[in-house]
Amino acid sequence: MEPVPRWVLHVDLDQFIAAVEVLRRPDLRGRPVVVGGDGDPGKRGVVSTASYEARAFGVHSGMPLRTAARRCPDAVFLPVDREVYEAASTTVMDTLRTFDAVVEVLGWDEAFLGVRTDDPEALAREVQRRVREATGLDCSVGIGQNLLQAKLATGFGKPAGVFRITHDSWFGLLGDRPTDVLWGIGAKTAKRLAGLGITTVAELAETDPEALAAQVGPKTGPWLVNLGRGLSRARVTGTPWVARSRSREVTFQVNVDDWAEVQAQVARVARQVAQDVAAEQRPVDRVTVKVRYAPFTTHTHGHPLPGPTLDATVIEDGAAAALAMFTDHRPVRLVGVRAEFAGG
DNA sequence: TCTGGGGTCCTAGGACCC
DNA sequence: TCTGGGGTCCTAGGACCC
Repeated sequence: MEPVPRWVLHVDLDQFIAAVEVLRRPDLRGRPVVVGGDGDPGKRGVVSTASYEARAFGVHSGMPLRTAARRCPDAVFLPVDREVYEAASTTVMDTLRTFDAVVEVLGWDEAFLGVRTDDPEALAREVQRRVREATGLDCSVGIGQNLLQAKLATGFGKPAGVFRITHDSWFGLLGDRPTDVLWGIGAKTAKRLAGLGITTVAELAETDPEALAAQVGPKTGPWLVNLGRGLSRARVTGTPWVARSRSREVTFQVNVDDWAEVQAQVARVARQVAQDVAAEQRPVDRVTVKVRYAPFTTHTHGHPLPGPTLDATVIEDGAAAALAMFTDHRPVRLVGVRAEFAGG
């Protein structure tokens, strides 16, 4: 008897954050909605999610709020409300776990499902139905023979659709597209590849992995070529994610040029991180401080702790020691503190 | 486009050791 | 004085993702 085929489904909520806001404020349905920062488009901050109506004005996630306000002055600007999104996300993920599938969560609004079925489209439709029933939210579902294919398929299915990509259809769908459509290739890598004469997915696929390794590193080279070929991990893993580090950072509304104030802010952020770490009861053994100078150059310095600890004073002192390695006391735009869990 | 916040992984270079 | 060849660890930076 033929075994039932294995498929990867990629479930991606449509305009997740904006959709959650519309759920609790139905009067916003059909209007341009922009969620980001503290909801004040005059302040420093970026767009977390824009509704499709706002996207029609050229607003997209990652864009500065001020720019979004210029492009779409009539948009409704809302502050980020993490707890509400986390609760909605939990309901979605719990719904996905009602299926006979391995579920791998990827952030608030995405998950992979590893399934065995003869009809993945029917299963995808059932996923959409149950998610909508449980939450009122729409999702798109990509189907593939591995995680990469499924992830890229979702883009073809949006909004609220289902799409399948396989080894057989990969090049027909994506061969002529620029390399940065691939999951893991951004603007910088695309430009670097273009400098090597590689501009399309098909060209990347035809590149010799060893030759590319010599250019971009021993792991990255072969990995990039595999991306071009539509190859990636095919098994979804249900093993819960274990974080390697915990961090907090803050961008000042006005640059800080008084270094005593910078020290005070780093101490404050370090205490927040210490609180987070204490809540998890996982000791840390290294602290790294990030400083972003005006206008935007960023540097980090790390400091090993004497031993694994949960002690807020030790973490705060470690952050102070790391900050002391910054000898350039120019005006500061952002400070951040990261603690690395021991045994990572 | 005046560029958040929370993460991960990879690379290169220097230190250090035999 | 004109200086090898690894291996491993640590650190900072870069790139990417949601």
